[in-house]
Amino acid sequence: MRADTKRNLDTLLTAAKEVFATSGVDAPVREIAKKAGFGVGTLYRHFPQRSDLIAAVFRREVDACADTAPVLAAEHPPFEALALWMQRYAGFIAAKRGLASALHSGDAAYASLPGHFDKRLRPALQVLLDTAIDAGEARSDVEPDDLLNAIARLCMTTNDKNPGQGERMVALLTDGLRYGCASGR
Amino acid sequence: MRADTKRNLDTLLTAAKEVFATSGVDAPVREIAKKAGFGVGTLYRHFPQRSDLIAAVFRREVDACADTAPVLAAEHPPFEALALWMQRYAGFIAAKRGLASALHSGDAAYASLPGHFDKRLRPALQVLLDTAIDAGEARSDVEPDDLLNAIARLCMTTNDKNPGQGERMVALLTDGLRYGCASGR
DNA sequence: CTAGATACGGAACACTGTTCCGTTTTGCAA
DNA sequence: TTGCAAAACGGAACAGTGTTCCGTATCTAG
Repeated sequence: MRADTKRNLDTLLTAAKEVFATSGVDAPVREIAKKAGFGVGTLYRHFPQRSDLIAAVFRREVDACADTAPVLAAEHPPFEALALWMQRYAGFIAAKRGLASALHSGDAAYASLPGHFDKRLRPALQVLLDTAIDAGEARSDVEPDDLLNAIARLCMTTNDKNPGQGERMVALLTDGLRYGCASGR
Repeated sequence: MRADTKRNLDTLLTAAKEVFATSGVDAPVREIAKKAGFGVGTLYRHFPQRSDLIAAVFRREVDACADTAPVLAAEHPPFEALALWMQRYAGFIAAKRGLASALHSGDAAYASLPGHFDKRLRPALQVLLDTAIDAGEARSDVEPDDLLNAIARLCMTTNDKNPGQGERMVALLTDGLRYGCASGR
């Protein structure tokens, strides 16, 4: 791979990340290309579809989120670590306005993302969940995948009128998680 | 209002409902106009914005859903009626692929829909919820608005790979609703 | 330094939502 | 019944998307 290619690709990803944060994932391709200082042709050379660019930006962020799980697990009791990570994940989704929405849009280009979720986020949550279950602090009939999807959907829109609604609903979901378990209430 | 106007408006709404059910709310305006047998100009005469048409179709369905609440309340115990209606509402949202997603998109044209929700769905849920709370079967610190939004978000995408996920997550939310209440476990 | 492969730019294309206005239809009044 | 404004219709035209294409510019191996 040519040296300038890698550099330009990185420039594109950084610009895209900023534009997505500012204008949401629906921002025009031309705006991203302009921000990066390239023509749209260059952008499409690296990312054949607009959604490929979105997916690439998303991947980076996913890794960062997954990496916080072991940290939380080391510093908190089982259920608390689980609850904290769920809120951390919720915040991550909420910050990327529209990214989760795009992910669940059914667009074929996002087909590889669930795989990345499986690879990074699901194991991260799985450990926290299993630990809490073993400690008798969480019920055992809930799948990590379901939880990840549920949280993403609860937080994928912003709803400025109801600040904190996402957090409240995730907290409610969390309480459902310990309903009827050994040490639950 | 001219006789043909009302008739044509009804034709448009019916066609739109069918197209939305078939192709989702992202279906091109031209497709809807064609299905109804009109030009796009006619469609835009009745609905200045594409989103106005979506909103109009949505309204009809909302009313039907709200009307089931009293029926359920009459035929079931408090918490069961509440849980059943939540699933009924979840099914309604899931059936209208993309409608809820559009609703939460922040588009200014949907500004009136929350009002209609307040007017029809929130009171419907409020009664069921209050009845369950009075019976000591549900906690009292949850707002109907939050619940409606949460359920909509949990069910607004289809996710064919995980059938029944929406129902499971709504059920989990429902369990959270009775966590820590008087008669709750 | 040069040649050939690689990457870039941006005009052009296809397909959106939306606007506009000449033409057609309707309902009321004479 | 007939005339005629007012209202509604059709669809071409406009603006803004994502995407493609290819002539030009750049890089790097030898």
